[in-house]
Amino acid sequence: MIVEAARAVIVRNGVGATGLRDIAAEAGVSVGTVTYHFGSVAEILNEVVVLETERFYGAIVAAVDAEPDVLVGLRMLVAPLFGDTEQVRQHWRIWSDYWTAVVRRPEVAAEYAERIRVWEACLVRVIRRGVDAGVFGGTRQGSDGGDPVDAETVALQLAAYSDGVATQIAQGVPGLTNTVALSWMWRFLSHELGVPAVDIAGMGRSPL
Amino acid sequence: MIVEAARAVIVRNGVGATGLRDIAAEAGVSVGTVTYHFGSVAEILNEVVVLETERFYGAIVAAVDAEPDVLVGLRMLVAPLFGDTEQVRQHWRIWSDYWTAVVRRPEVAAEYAERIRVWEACLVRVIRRGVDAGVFGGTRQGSDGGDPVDAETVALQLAAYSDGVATQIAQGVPGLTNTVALSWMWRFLSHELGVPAVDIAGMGRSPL
Amino acid sequence: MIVEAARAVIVRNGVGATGLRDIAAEAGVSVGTVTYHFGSVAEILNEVVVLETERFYGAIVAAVDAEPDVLVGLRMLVAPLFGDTEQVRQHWRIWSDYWTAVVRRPEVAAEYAERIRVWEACLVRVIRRGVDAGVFGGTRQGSDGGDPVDAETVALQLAAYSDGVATQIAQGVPGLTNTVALSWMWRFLSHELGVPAVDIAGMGRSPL
Amino acid sequence: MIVEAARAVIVRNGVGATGLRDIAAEAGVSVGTVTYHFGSVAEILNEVVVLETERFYGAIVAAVDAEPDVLVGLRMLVAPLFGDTEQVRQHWRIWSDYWTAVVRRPEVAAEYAERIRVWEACLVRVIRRGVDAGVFGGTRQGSDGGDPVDAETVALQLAAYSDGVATQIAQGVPGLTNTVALSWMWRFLSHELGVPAVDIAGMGRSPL
DNA sequence: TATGAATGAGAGTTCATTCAT
DNA sequence: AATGAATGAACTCTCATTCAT
Repeated sequence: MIVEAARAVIVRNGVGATGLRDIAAEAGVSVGTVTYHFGSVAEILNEVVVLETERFYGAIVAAVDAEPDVLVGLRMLVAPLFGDTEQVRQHWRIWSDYWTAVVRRPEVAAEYAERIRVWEACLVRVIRRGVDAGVFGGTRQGSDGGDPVDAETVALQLAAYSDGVATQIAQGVPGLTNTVALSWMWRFLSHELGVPAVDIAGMGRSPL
Repeated sequence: MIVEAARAVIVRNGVGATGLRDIAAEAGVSVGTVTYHFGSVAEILNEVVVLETERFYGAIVAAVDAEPDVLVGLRMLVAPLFGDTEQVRQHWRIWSDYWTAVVRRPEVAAEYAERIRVWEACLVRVIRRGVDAGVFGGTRQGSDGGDPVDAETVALQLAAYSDGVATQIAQGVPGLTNTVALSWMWRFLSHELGVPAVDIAGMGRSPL
Repeated sequence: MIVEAARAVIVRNGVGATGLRDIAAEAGVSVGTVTYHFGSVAEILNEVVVLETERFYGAIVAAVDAEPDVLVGLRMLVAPLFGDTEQVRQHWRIWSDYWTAVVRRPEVAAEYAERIRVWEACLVRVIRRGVDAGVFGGTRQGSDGGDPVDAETVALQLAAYSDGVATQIAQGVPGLTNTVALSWMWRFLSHELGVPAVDIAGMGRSPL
Repeated sequence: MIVEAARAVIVRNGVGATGLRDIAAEAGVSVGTVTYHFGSVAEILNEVVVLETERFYGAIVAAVDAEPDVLVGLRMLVAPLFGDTEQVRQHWRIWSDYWTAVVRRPEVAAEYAERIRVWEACLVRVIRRGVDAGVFGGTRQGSDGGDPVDAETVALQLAAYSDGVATQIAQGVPGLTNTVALSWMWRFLSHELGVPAVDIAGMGRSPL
């Protein structure tokens, strides 16, 4: 598939350095074939992002929505962001590159923002379920303790936080590993959702 | 100044779409003049980032280091990140663009990372001063409350968080204003530094 | 053919003044077409030299190697160097230009030296055959007469001599025609190979 | 002196790669100063060649013309061409580069040809003196032995031969040292002037 | 006399796109 | 459906030359 080839090139060289010829060479077809099927190089990049989003988040989101335990669901949703695999690294690479490339064209950005906010939407749902079930928000701390948990706000905050941390990791900040990053996420959520961090991270779960 | 012109073009079109001819046209000089003074387009972009860093953070950092009250200092350091001015918006635009453009070339990234981590270094200093003075960390909360405050960790976290939030703002997420973003920062810091958010934000300061 | 066009431009303007756009114009194609097929201007120049070498020396060398009479073979090999044709003049022009252009980059020079020493290698072979057959070296004259003929040395000497003479001709030295140059070559060889010049030049051959 | 600087740059980089800026930098002056004094880059190159010619051949020619012994004079004239010094290598470099650069513009070539044929003219004179004195031509050998020595012809031949051999040396032909080249020159002259090579080379001279 | 900033033409090269096959 | 040759505009960079200071 041409899109697969394009994804490989993007991961290797970055969006800015991905040309038609590289994609064609990677896919083992001619440049004419690529433009025949896609018409424009921007279109290919879009397809790559769509595919990447579906593949990276698709199964996760479905599983989380099917998971009755919101704590487990939360874990399933956040942990993959900082999994220590090549796939994760590639994902962040594509993502960050794509956004800076597309952010100047708001109409494109908006279109793909929706598709990509799948993860965030799922996070909203799982938090909301937790709040409704009384799991989240009960022991809420902080100076404004007692405020109700706003699922959308927390989701957006975590999206921003994880995005920023991933950027730092990509830059190779010393000592900042995926494991550390994940612990930061758990800590952040424990503050915002009023749940002990050990519970969220799953380390202090009951044998049940 | 050519660097000024380059900055304007970057803000308008993005780093990736900033060419020699655009800069020359913006500066009102010929293409040859630009290369006469800079020799390479990459060099200009670097100069822009250096200048931007100095201008945006220079005065702030000096003032913060001279401020005896760490809470005031913290406020002075964080608040400008989400000021509601065109200058702030431009700054984030340049910053995010530059990093994704340079992240593939680690040798360049490393060089400029240092210059740009000025803000973060200042944050480390002010937090450390607060910890030494017993202002930060005393009433530390959270599930692992009681842990000592690690200034470098908190600074890196806040840098990542603010970076991510700024990116979201730049994308025009509805309801996410600079004011909201700033309140998020105060909230984050209150959790990590064990200080009431109202104190940090300065709203509960003087009896007046 | 683009190489043909490049050859024409080189002959007209010299290697140093041969640009992509000149070649494209001469070939009647666009600039992009030229780089599409060759990727680099240096590559085209190399191709020109290779083609020129093959065309100029290819048939001659094959015929000489197939010629049983070494005197005839020698004649066939040397005479074309100073034929009174436009083709010969063009050949020397390309040759001398190319060498001064390439002599600063030894890695390129070495590669093409091999391809271009075809003529010299053939000369070595024909002299060696003549020595083995007792035709050359027998009546060797000169102050150190009696020394065995070293084919490689003589070939190199003649290559140098002919090269230098061709350069002089190209500069339009008065009275120095191709015919005169050729007689100089025969004279040189007669000294070095110990054969009467008239025999080598073929003037005294058949009783006819 | 600017011309000296230009000479150094030419020796280092070649005529084709010698620019105004390189010359200015080498001379330690500004580009404006260079063009102020010379007006054109071609003019500088010409000056370099003129200077080089005077310096390289000037003293030699004067000494040869003052030398009563034609054999000694001949030696003094030819030997420096293949002296094993950096100066000699630099000379050939400048010379060959310059000619290929200028050969397309006959009016320039002609002008400088005269200045540079100084050496050849001196060779003509010394040969003529030797012929008149009966030193050269007496034991003339070769198939056309007995022909009178034509000084101009022999001088032109030697100029061509030495030029070609120097080119080969510059290309780094294995085994072809300056010493070998010089022995070739002596051998060539011995054939053409009818003098034993050992006499010319000065190796078998009488204790006188 | 000396400077160096400014210029603009031209260099090689890259590239997405078009189109006849 | 697939190809790949052809295109021309765009890129960065080099450079000799001009000229006000």
